Amino acid sequence: MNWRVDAAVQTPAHSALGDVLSYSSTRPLVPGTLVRVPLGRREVLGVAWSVHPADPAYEDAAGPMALKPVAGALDALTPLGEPWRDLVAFAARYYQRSLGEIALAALPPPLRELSAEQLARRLRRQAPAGAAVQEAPRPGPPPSAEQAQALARFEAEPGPFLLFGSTGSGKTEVYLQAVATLLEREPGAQALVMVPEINLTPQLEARFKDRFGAAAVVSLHSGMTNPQRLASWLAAHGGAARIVLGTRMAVFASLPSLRLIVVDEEHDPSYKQQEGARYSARDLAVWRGRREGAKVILGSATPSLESWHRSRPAEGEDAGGRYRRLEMPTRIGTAALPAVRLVDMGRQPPRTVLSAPLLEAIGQRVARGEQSMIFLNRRGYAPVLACSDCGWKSECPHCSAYRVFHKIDRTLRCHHCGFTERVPRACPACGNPDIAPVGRGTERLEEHLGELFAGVQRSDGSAVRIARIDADSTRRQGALQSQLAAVHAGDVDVLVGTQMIAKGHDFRRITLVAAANADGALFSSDFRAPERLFSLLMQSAGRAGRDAAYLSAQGSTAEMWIQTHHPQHPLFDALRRHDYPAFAQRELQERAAAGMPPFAFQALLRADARTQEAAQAFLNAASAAAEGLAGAGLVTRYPAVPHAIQRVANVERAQLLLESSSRAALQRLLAALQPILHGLRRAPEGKGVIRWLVDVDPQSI
DNA sequence: AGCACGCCGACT
DNA sequence: GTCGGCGTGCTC
Repeated sequence: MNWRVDAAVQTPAHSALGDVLSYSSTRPLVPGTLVRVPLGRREVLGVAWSVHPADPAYEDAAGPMALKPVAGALDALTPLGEPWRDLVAFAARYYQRSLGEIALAALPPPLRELSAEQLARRLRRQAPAGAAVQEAPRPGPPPSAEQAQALARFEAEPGPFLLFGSTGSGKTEVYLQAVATLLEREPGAQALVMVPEINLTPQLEARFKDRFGAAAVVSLHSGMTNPQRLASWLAAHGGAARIVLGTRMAVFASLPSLRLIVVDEEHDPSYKQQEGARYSARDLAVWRGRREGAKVILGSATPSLESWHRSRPAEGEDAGGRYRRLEMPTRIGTAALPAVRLVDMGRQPPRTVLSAPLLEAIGQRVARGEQSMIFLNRRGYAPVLACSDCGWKSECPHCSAYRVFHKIDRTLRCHHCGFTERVPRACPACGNPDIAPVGRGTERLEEHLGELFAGVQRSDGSAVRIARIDADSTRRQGALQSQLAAVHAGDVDVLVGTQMIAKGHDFRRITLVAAANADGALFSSDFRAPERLFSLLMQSAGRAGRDAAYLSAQGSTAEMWIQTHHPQHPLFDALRRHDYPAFAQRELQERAAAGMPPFAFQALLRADARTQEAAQAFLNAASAAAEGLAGAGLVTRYPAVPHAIQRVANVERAQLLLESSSRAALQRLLAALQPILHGLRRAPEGKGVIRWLVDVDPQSI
């Protein structure tokens, strides 16, 4: 008897190939088995998705109708379970990608090359599940009243939960104890803990390993080497790893006994993948939790407005949200959150970079041996170089953006396409030698601070030490770790950096945090900009004064300084009171009035083409063709517009927004649109179109 | 996406 | 005469 194996392989997103390709097999493979199959002239890894008795009509068929046989099965590995396949299938459907693309991206890369024999050998070396001696978790500190209450509700209710806890309220301890309770109660149960960025995994990993033992914990993120990823993945899939820590990719880890998912800093935009399959790991975590009967905790001090809205308590007619809100408002071991000080830059002398009162406050801290931190979300020396005579500006020849001046190596660099040139000596347009930087980035701020503090001495008579941490200063492997260590060791008095330093790092001696220019996001065309600004500022404020004992010993107070031209803006008013609920309520009212998420669902259709006209024509043709399709009546289709950065690397980009109050209708329309987009590609409207893509629940538009 | 085939320009 | 440019097309 012969069998037909329908396998998911990494079919390209734009090929019109079906989700699965059919192969023949002489034995009935179990769905979820990894297989090697011929594809064109190559042999690729696939996942057996479904297996059927072969159609007798084709059983002996030779020639073009004959299916190619499966080249081999990686039998040594337990087949991927149905819950995992359901997750992959859901993600593929929801985010409009092929099954194989999601499935293969979720597997560790080395699996693609390993033969059945190599894998079998590999697995024999790997410790089988339960072989490692199960260490009892070390007891944690006694929970605070708030933590105890959150944990009690977590145990008693089904979730999903939104753990709304201010910075320093001990959210991580809640995760640790929830995991501890689970592992003790259910032998073999597994927990998945996600963080937004690779930078944050080492600290968390240390805490979990300290509590649960090194053997129980594995990490999964893109910073790992391929062999490491394979080892972690196998440990998770085999059940030897009780706890998997990772970034967004970890949401697809194979965890046969998954019972708990934690999404820390759930509001963080990094949970949304920005290329390839544009999935939200946070949203998939919630879906996966429901599918697999695992409890889900989303944690944040400044939740996404989506999660905040979904966790609203019942009120009057409104039955409330589906999520349960657990609140932990108190910062542990600290008298108060940092005092927020707003500096009205309109009242400062023109062209002031750092206002006098802020400098004064930093100076005082330097004198006391405390540390300060200044944020500026712009790396490089200056965002633009300009000629005062003819108006020339350092535009990128390939993109609709300015090239940034990097003084350190005297280059003009495009942050979008990477195009780099040495800084010209004179204006390339008119020859005027007087070309000057406009605006400032972290490099220039660092230099400026150096000048301002040149005459100032620390209490021991030495010079003030200023350091900068951003993507440029940390390019080298391990550079970030060593720079952070220098801050921890007290070798830095004033730290300048981008938002890279706002997240997670627990600096004991920082008592002042400042945002040099907070205004950019206040009047942005992106409706999510205020939300991101608020969370960034709250998170930054959380860096100051995390050690109450240190503060009181110093006789100091923690402060967050914000320089703005709009001190009256309600966002700052809420920030000053550390009042996220007030901020969220106001934002949600605006979103509701404007019919924006979370009160509507969105998808972007994007096209890249040789010309802007071609990109827009393609999108508008697709939109016109959508008329009358399933779901179209409930979906608003906006006209195609240029992308915020219209041209990158000589490719013109356009996008078209689809919006609906019905997620189902939007999904139906997107599904129906798929074949139309494939067809249009070949039609005259598709001429000049390089690629197109669908972004469901886009994070910025 | 790979990886072919295919039809035109400057090299051993 | 061929090595190779990347345009077009196919993969169960």
